[in-house]
Amino acid sequence: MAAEDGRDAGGAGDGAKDGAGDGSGDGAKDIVARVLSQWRRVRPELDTEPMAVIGRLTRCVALLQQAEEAPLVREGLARPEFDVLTTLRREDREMTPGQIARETFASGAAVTKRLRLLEERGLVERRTSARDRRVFELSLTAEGRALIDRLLPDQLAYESELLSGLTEAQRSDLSAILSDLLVLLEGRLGGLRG
Amino acid sequence: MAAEDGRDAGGAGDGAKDGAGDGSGDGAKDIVARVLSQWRRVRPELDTEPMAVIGRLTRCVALLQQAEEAPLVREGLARPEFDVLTTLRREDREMTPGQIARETFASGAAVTKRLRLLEERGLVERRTSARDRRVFELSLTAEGRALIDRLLPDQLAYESELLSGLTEAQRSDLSAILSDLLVLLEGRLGGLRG
DNA sequence: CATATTTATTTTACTGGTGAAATACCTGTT
DNA sequence: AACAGGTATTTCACCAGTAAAATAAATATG
Repeated sequence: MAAEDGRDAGGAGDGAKDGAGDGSGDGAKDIVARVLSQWRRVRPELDTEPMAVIGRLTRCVALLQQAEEAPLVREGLARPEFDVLTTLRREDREMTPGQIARETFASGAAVTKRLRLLEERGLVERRTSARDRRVFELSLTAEGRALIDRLLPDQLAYESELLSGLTEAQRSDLSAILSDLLVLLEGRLGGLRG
Repeated sequence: MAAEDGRDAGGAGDGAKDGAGDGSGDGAKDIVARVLSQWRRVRPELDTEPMAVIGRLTRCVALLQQAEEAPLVREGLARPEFDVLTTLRREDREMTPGQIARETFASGAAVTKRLRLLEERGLVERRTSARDRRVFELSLTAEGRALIDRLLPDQLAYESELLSGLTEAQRSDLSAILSDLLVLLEGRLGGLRG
C-alpha cells in the first residue's frame, strides 16, 4: 500500500464493508451489494442500477491499484512514474513532455515533476529538439529501458494472478464490455477536454 | 489537457490515444487496444491479457470520475465529501469518524479534514458520545440530509446517462462479473489492511 | 487498583498533485 | 520584418492526501 492513491469509493456515494441482499451478482455478496440494499431501504424509489455498475468499477479499481503497486514499489517506483517509462518503452520513440502528458492523462505540471525525478534517477534522458527549441525530446536511458524490461513481466504476472479467480470467459467478457464502455466514454468525455 | 484528475493509466503501464488492432472488444477500437498492439510490436512475447482488463478498468474509472463530478461540483461538493454524506444517509444512523473512514476507505486523517469542512458548512453535526468519550457521533443536519436527498437523484440520473450506451444485458453482465471480482479482491487484499 | 495495551481521533510535517502565471519559442498575417 | 497569437514547458502558490506522532480515553492484566 504505502505511498498511494486514496482514490475513493464510487457509484453515487459508496463505501461499505460487508454483504447483504443485492440482485446483480449471485455468489457471495460484495461490498457494493450492501450499499445497494441500504439505499433500497432508505430511499426505495431510487433506481440504483448505476451504482451497481459504477460503484463496483470504482471499488475494483481502488483495490487493484493498491495491489498493483506491489512489484513497483519494490523497485522504488510509483505508478505514475512507471507509466511514463512504459509509455516511452511501448511507443518506442522519443517523445516530448507534452506527448507524455497527453498519453498518460496527466497535467503538464505533473509530468514536469515526474521527469525531474526520472532524470535524477538516470532512467530518462532529455535532449533539446533541434527544430523546435521549446520542446524536449525524451528517451529512456539504457538503464531505464532495462528496468522496464525487467519489471514489466513481473508486473503482468502479478496482475494476472490478481485476476486469476475469474474464468477465462469472464475476463474476456469483461474486456469486451469495458472496451465498449471506454469507446462511449471517450466519445462523450474525451471531447470535453482534449 | 487542462483541468483534471490526473488519475493515471492502468494495466501494467498504459496511456494512449487512438485505436489499433486488439482482440477483445469488437466494435471501434478503444485507447487500450492501441496500447496492447504497441506492446505486441515491441515485446511480442508478453502476455498482455491483464492489461486488457485492468487497463480498461482503470481508464473507464478515470473517465467516469471526471464525468461523475459534474452534478456534485455544481453544489460545491467534492466526491470525497459527498461520499461521507451519502454514507451517513444510507446507514441512517449516527456514525463515528472511524466508522466513516472504514466505510469510505479513507484514512482517519483525511476524514478529520473532511468532517471539519462539512461541519463548517453545517451539513454534519458531531456530538461527543456518552459512553466512550474518545469518539464522536456524527449525524447529518437537516440541511445535509436535504442536500443529499436532492442531489442523489440527479447524480444517479447523470450516471445512468453515462452508461446508457451499453445494453441492459451488458450492464448487468458487467455488474455481475465485477461483483465476483470484487469478492475476490476483497478476500485477497482486504485482508492486508483492515 | 495501578499500569500496560489497545483503540479513537487529531495534529504534524511532508508529498505530489493542481490551475494559473511566467517564460520561451514558433507561426501566420500584414 | 514586426508583431499578435498560439503552443510547449516550467514555475508558483496552494490544497488534499498521507504516515507517523501526539493526545486522550477505554480495557485488560497482574
